[in-house]
Amino acid sequence: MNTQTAPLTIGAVAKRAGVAIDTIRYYEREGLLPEPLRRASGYRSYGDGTVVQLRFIRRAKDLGFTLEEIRELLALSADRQRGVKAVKQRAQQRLAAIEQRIAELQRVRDGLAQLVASCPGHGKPEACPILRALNDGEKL
Amino acid sequence: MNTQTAPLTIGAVAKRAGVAIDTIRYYEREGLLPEPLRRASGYRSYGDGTVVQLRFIRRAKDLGFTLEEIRELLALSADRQRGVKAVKQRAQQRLAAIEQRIAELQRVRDGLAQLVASCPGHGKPEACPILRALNDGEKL
DNA sequence: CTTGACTCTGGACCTGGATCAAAGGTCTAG
DNA sequence: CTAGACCTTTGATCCAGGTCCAGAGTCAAG
Repeated sequence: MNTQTAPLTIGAVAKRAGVAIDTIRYYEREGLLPEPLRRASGYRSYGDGTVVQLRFIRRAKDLGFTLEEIRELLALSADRQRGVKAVKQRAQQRLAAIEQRIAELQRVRDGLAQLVASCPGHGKPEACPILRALNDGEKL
Repeated sequence: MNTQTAPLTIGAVAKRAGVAIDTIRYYEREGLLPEPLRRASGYRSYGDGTVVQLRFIRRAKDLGFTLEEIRELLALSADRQRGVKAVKQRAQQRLAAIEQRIAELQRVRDGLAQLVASCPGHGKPEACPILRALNDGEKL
């Protein structure tokens, strides 16, 4: 196998993972990334597993997990048996939260769409249903 | 008409509008509420129009407008002719943004739902599609 | 060797929308 | 008159998730 890779500097990792250098150091501080090896000079030295880890984090973030939750996912995924169950649970919770958020936004959308549809787009503010709805019948 | 109302203290306004006192002062600083009259003692003195204004703000916030956008809506609604058109436009923009956000969340939801459905909930982390998807084929 | 790009640390700063604290002044019921 | 509730100001703090900076050290190419 040629899984062997040259060590990467933080900048190289950042470029490969598509994140900022500062973000990597921030994740390290926050415990989302383990402390890397250091060169004699103090430079951080990464393998490309770190790039994968960062992509993991980015995907989880895209799925709406907070960094806190991601930290937990990372910890869970290290637990070889019980981890999977807990990970699935977290994913289900996330899913439920997303569905709730969608429903909420749909309510808002429907309300707003109705207002927009009923507004002539001209005339007196008093006659504008958007302003009326916001304002509930009071001059501004 | 009995539109005549006794002046209100900030606390009374807060209670009626269902917001915190600090929030009212914050909105005043941010230009969402005009500077109120003052009593001799320096106490802010409000009419109940302010309560209505605060409800306006709350409704607009519920519709997903930022305070910045609300400040703009308030300014627009004062413009007796051109305001209505602009208000409708803003509402349409908001609506479009909400629809986009919903679509985004639906994509996320679908992806997550698929992962959850395909995860057995036990076994090795390597076999968990959630972790695999996040991690894209690398041990943690 | 020099130059320019890179990295190090520690800490300050940012956005949005508030929320709280401290130290003091005011108002009102009893 | 006094206690206690209410109000004033300025300025700090909070949350997440970073971003930026200064000043110093390091690395690789020419």
